[in-house]
Amino acid sequence: MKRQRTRKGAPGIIEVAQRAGVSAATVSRFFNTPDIVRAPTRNRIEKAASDLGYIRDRMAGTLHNRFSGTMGLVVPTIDNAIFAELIEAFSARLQQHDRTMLIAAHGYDLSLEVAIIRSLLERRIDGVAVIGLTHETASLEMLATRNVPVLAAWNYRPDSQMPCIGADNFDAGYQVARHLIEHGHRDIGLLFPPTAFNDRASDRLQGAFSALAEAGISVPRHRVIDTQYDIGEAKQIVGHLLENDPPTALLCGNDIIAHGAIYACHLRHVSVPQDMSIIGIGDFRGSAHIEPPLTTVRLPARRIGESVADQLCFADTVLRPEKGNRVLVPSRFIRRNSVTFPPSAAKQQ
Amino acid sequence: MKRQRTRKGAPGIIEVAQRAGVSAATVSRFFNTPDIVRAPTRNRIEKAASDLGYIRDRMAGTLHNRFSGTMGLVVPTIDNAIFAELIEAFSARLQQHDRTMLIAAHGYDLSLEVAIIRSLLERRIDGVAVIGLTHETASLEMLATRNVPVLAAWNYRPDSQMPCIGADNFDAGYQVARHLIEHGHRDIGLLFPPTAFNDRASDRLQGAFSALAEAGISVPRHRVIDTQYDIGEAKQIVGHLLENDPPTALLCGNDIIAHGAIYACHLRHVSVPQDMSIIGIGDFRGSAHIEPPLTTVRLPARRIGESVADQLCFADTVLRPEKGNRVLVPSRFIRRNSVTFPPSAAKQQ
DNA sequence: AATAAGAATGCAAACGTTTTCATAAAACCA
DNA sequence: TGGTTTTATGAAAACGTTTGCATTCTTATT
Repeated sequence: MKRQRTRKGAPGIIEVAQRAGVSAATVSRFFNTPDIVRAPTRNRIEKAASDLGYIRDRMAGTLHNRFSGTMGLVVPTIDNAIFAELIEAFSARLQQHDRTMLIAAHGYDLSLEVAIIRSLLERRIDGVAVIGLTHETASLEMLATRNVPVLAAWNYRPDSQMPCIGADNFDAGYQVARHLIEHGHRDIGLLFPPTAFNDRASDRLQGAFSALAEAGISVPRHRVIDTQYDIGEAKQIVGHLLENDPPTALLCGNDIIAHGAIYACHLRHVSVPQDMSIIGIGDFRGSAHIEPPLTTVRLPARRIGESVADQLCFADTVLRPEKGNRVLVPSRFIRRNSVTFPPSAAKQQ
Repeated sequence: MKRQRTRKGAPGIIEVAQRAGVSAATVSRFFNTPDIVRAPTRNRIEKAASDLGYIRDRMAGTLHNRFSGTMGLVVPTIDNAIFAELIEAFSARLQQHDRTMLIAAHGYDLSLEVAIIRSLLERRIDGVAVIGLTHETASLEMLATRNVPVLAAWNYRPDSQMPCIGADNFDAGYQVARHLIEHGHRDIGLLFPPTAFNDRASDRLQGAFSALAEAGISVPRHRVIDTQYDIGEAKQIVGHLLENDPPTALLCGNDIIAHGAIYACHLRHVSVPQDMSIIGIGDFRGSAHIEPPLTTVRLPARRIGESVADQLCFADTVLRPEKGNRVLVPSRFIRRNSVTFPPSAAKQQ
């Protein structure tokens, strides 16, 4: 029983095998398909492994196998209420499937995204989820060549080029606009993050435009305002707006911007919703509890994250944008207390 | 030039070597230590690799190597303002060092943590960061056996058993309590998350107690209140408090709870800080912009995340809690606008 | 009880790199 | 320019598993 020196002093599969009096092959089988090894052998191996404190090396297995048990997730940013819930759900579900998650952020830089995907590929991920529908072809090609399934999470479009699981952001924008219109608002400010590389925001904005157009409301250019995804910046911009020529309602591209808008109103003592209606999109943590509670549409981040994880784990081949590979997970309009009729129309109420 | 069928149709190192007219060994060297291969050869390899779209398989290398280029990060939860900034910073810094991050959450369940660490070890991480100072010995032993460096992030204690990088949470608690005391508050409510498995929260609470005791203020039992890390719950609890026997100030274990407290005050029209002083700990996103802006102490999540990443990447051996392996990253008291003198003492001001 | 069929196990060859050692090619020095 | 040192490359043996095939042990069938 001479000690078979292994890399770090940690026991390998052969040491476990020796101790259990079986071959390495059997130990391997014990871990991968326990049912095909007989109970007595199984027990001996189990004991040997636990005595030795054996931890298998999945990398070595992966070399031979097709699968590494690791999934990639590429997001614009982690530190951000939008994605945190999705990431958490994705990760938890992966854990249930005995997989791990390799995650990286590109800060809305699509060219960095291809570098990241390359780096993930070097680590042999079994699949990868990305956020949104627009990506560099280079990324997609690398993945396709290696037959690694990709899934676009978060946004849904019926005509998506990629398989996707997400919410209908166009519809979300449409719904919040409708809500404002139904309350008699005609002068509405649209506060959105930059839509250039952000199909989610851009779809929402289109949805809002669409509802507005249907209602015969034309939006003057100065009523659509760019703001970063940042409470402070939104607050400041809305502050300016309140001082010169405020609209009667603010349609915010996401709840963070809406929070900023509410704070700006607090600061200037304009009361929400009596003097200013505010509506968001997303239903982030805090939106239910801020004062006034924010009317918004709940984007089901958790369910999306879980579905994406499930799909990725059970995808044995490349996911293609055919039937069944685009899934819309429904969002829900949440009426709370930040919207009412505009002051001028209050009498009509 | 017969095609050397590789696993997924993707080229391997030998195909690149063939095409460049060199041996696989040279290609390997090209990727790992480019300087030791001559310029002309280098160019041929570079071209061959890019023509073929070669992506190296780091797993195969890791098998031979000691290092995988992947670090683990184990957090209580991802979906949480506390950690998101740290995670993001850690991940970004890792990316700079050409490493990737395997992350998992255990939801404050220490026994799940050991399973997670085991699973990370199966993936051959080069090092791992965990949150906080208290962990199962099983986890620590597994890591020690395999000589995998561990770093406790987020909390600092001069007498920590583990190497740690973090803020002095005791001091943070002490400082916010002092601030309240200096403003003449004697009747202070302490709102804290459960401190049982949370050394950060528990250190803060101890710090607050310590300052209070020094000032000769004894805290009646009913003034220290448990609340989850949740805006909604904090808001509700503070709501009750405001209706029966409110203190003059609320010391909140973290900013999230403080946000809930502020919203509760808004809801009942008690104005902050005139009628109620509120102080937090953390300086999360939004704390600077909420109305009133929250007085708090800034915990340098970003710097902690970065330092942890750096240390882990350059640790060639197990980190031990000796000099240099405990680093305190300073936090900063941020005075904003949510604390003033209590109503009864206003005249003294 | 003998035999066939089936189930469990062992042997050894992969998996795609890195690395040691040996060798060939360049560079250096007089 | 010939010898010597240095530098660049190649051949082949690892790294720790999994798996196809061959073998042995069980179990079922008659």
